[in-house]
Amino acid sequence: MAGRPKIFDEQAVIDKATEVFWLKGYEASSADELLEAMGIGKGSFYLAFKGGKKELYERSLEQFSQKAMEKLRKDLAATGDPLELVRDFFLSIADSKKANHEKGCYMVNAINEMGAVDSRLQAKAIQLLQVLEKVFTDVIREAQKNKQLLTKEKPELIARSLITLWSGINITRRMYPDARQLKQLIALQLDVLK
Amino acid sequence: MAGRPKIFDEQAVIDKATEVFWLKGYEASSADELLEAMGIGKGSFYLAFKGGKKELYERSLEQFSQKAMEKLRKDLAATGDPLELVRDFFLSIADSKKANHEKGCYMVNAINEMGAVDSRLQAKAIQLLQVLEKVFTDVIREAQKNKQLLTKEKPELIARSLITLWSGINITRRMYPDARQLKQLIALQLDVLK
DNA sequence: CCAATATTGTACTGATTAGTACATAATTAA
DNA sequence: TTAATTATGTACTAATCAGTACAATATTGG
Repeated sequence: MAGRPKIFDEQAVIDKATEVFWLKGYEASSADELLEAMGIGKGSFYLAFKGGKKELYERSLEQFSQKAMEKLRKDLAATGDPLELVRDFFLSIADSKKANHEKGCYMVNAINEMGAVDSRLQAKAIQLLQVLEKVFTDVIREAQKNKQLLTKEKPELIARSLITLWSGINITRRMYPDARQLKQLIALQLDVLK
Repeated sequence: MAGRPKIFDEQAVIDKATEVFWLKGYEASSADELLEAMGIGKGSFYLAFKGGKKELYERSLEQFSQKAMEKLRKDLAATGDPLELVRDFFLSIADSKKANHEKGCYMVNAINEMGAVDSRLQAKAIQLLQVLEKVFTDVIREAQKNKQLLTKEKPELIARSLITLWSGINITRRMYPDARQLKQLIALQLDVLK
């Protein structure tokens, strides 16, 4: 293993790029701005990310999803009431800072923007959001077995409606960033978990 | 009234531009591409739209909303069962062509993209989507008076949850463009109208 | 028919875009 | 100590961006 040492950690600079992409979207994030945030020059960047901006965005989506799902699975493993944790997962959005309401969900934003820009990347973002959906499905199925959930709807359908709620809140939280109103709204829609 | 006559109708070219914006989003729609679709040259364009691309987009959002709301209000005035019409309004999304699933809702897309690009335009898009929300509120309030709706929730809150559903479906319809699955999903979530 | 006026098409601008080429620098294995 | 290797920073390119300048054109009122 010879050669000049890298001055940066790939995972760390992808996190930095994610901040920019999340705030401005894919198209509106210029390469210069991304490099500035990542703290590396063009030489290093195009050596590490041969696919340029697209590869960076794709790896950003993957890393973001992976981290988020890892945390969620850990939290689920630690709690005694996974269903309640899912409820809180939604209700706690209401308490986000205004800047975070404005940013919305990174994956949902990607699905929205990529439809027009790059369908392969959209498919990737969809697939990553389906990982979350799958986690919901498992929690719901288990809760039905425990008789904790009385609804007879299929867990897959309920989970899908939670993803719809998640995506919808992503917009309404920008329209009504007030925590109280938002919590009411989410609580009403969590009625599918009964 | 002297001078060389205009070769285009402003409303018509805005409709043409709307098609492009809807398909590709704001940032990804280049001025050249828009002019090509509108069928006019730069001279004409920058004379009629002094604010350039931004003014065009803003007027596009306004015209789109105005037309859509006009049609909806007309339909509501014509039917004997406005509540059922609202239900159908949602359920009929499921039967859209795949290309329309992919495009999503013009106004929701705008709220999503403009947050990162131009907050004034985002505020405009929010305000326009609130027009739809207001229409829902009125229908729901009326239906509660008629005892057609039994829920005791405030009409404002129910309408807001319909907007959340609308926005959410805007994403899930891209994930699952299958009409049957989508209809099931929407039907389940329309449970707030009970 | 001509002056005033409004619209058009084209050529141009300067800024910004993503990405490349390449000489220089820093490391390791031999 | 040197050759091989890998990474870095900078200067450059070619394309595209939104927007402007302006001469040519088509109309109407007088």
